[in-house]
Amino acid sequence: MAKRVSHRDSICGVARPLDAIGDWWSLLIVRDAFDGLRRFGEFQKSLGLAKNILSARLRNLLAHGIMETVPAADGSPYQEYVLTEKGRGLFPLLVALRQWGEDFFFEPDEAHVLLVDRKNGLPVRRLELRAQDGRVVGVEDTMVRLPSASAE
Amino acid sequence: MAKRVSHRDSICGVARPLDAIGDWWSLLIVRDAFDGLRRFGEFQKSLGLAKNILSARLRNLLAHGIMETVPAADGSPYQEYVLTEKGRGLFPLLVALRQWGEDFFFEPDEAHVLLVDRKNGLPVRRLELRAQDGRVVGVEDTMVRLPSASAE
DNA sequence: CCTCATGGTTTTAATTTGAAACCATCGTAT
DNA sequence: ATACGATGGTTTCAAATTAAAACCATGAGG
Repeated sequence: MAKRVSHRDSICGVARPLDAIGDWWSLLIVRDAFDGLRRFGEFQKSLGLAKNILSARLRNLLAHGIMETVPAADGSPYQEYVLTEKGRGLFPLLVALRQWGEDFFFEPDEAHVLLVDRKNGLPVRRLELRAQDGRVVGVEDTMVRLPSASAE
Repeated sequence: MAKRVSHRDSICGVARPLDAIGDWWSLLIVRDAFDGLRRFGEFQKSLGLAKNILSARLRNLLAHGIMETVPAADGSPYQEYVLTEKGRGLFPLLVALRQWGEDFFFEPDEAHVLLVDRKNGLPVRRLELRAQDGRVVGVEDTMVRLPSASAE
C-alpha cells in the first residue's frame, strides 16, 4: 500500500496524504461515511465494489486513523465504521472535489446532487482561498516556501 | 482506465472527477505543473516514476482536458505540458489536500513546505466553506440534495 | 439443531504497474 | 555526411494489485 515517495515529496504536504487516500475507492468510502453510512454492507451496496477490496480499503483507512470502528449502535452484534477527527478533516477536500466536478464534469443543464446549507436549503458558496489580509488569492498569487532549516 | 461507476455516483459529483485524477500520480503531476514544471523530463525527474507510467498518466490528463501540450517555448523542438483552465481548477483541491496533510501528517515541529502569499510571504488562511449568508459551515451544517427532476 | 443474514477471508484470474531495454528524432560536433 | 548525445517516448516482461466468486465464521430466529 505504501508507495515510495521521492525526495521532494517527503516534505511537500501533498504526497503524504495521498498515500492514505490516494486511490479511487477510499475517498468514495469517506464520502459515503459523510453521508451517514456506517456498515460494511451499506458501503458495499452503495459503491458496488468487491468485498475483499472494501475490506482492504477499510483496513487501510483504519490503519491511517481516518476511520475507526465502534462496537454497536442499533443492538446488532456487528461493528460500524465511522470517521475520526482526521477523517472529518477531509470535508474541505471533498467539497473541493465536488465543486471541481460540478464545474467541469457536468453539462450546464445536467442534473447533479448539490451541497446545500442545512439551515435554509441554499447551495453553499464556492471554496475560496484567502490570504491573511482577507484577499481572495488564486494560483498566481501564491507560492510554496521550503522550510528554512534545510531538512535532509 | 475508466472504471465502472455505480448508480448513485453518476450524479454525485465526486466519483466522476475521481475517474480523471483518482490515482496517486496524476495529482502529483498536476501539483508539479502548478509549480511550473512543463517538460516530460522534468516531471520524471521530480517524481521519479517510470517513463511509461508518466507517459500513460500524461496521456490520461490530456484526454481529460486537464493538461494540454504546447509546441515549444524555449526553441527546443519538443512539446511542453501545461495545465488547462480545467486543470487550474484543481487549485483549491490541492490546497485542501495540502492543508489536511499539514494538519495530520506532520509532527507539530516538523518542517514542511508552506503555501504563502506571494505578496508578503505570509501563509495563506485555511480554506473555509461558507453558506450564502457568509456563515462558515462544517460537515454537520450541510447536506446533499438530490436533483429534483429524478434522472435515470 | 437448521437456516438465514451479516461480515468478512481465500482462491484464482485478469489488469495494472514498474524497471529496464529499446527506439526515434533533433541538434551538434567532426 | 555522419557519428553522437540529449530528449521523449514505446515495448517487453516480471511483479504486484485488483476483481469476482466461492467459501467460511458468527450470531439470531424458528
